[in-house]
Amino acid sequence: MSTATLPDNRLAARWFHALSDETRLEIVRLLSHGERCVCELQDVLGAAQSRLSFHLKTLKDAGLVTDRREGRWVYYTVNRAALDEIAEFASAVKPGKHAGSCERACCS
Amino acid sequence: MSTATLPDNRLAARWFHALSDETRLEIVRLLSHGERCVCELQDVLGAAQSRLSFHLKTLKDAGLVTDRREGRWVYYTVNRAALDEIAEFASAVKPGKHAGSCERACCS
DNA sequence: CTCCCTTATCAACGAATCTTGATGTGTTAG
DNA sequence: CTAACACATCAAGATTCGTTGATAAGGGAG
Repeated sequence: MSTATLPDNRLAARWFHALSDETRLEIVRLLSHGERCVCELQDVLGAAQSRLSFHLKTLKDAGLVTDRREGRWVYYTVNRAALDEIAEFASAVKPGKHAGSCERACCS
Repeated sequence: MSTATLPDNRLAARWFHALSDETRLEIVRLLSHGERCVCELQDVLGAAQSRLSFHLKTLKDAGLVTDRREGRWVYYTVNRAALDEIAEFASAVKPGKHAGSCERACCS
């Protein structure tokens, strides 16, 4: 019974919003290879620095990535636990799974 | 090797955008119990009819739900395949999974 | 046909989002 | 210290999004 550990809609909406942008999806895919600093992402994506910083902040605020400072570089990493929860959420919401929040007019 | 079946970022972004709204998450959760017509959702969510119609269209355009007309009612259903792909995407993008789109500057 | 019910669409408005360029902050090199 | 580098933040503008109220479209009941 995974219902008890499912996130509320507010948190889930933040996760999905963070993943709703193509640039951020590119970032996440690149980070799936391991830690990257902003300048590396900048080179690969060909995106302006402030644009990248904006998207990284969005991902970080949503809890999908974490950052780590080393000298003048900041390295970003995907948060494996968050992606696990997202995958679990998507699975839990499939037909017949009854993913909580069933107050009334359900299963009639 | 599930890399070949991963969606491109444009499609994935549409999925995640459709799930980035709390009202739409509520809808999906309700639909996870089975087919519902708009008026049922309207009762449960206490949302205006045009608002609900807007969100259902968003979900439908993203391919997350399908609709079926029966008389004057329209019944909506979650698209299980899409949620499967979303869960797979989230899993594939975790560290060490190397989820495609790795042209350069990767794994150095 | 006429009325009513269910749902979709439209127009308008405010709010949130994304991009760009400039400026600020922190760190290392010399 | 000063200069250069890596990154964050800010302000302004354009675009997209979500809500609301009104209207349209489609179908069933009588």
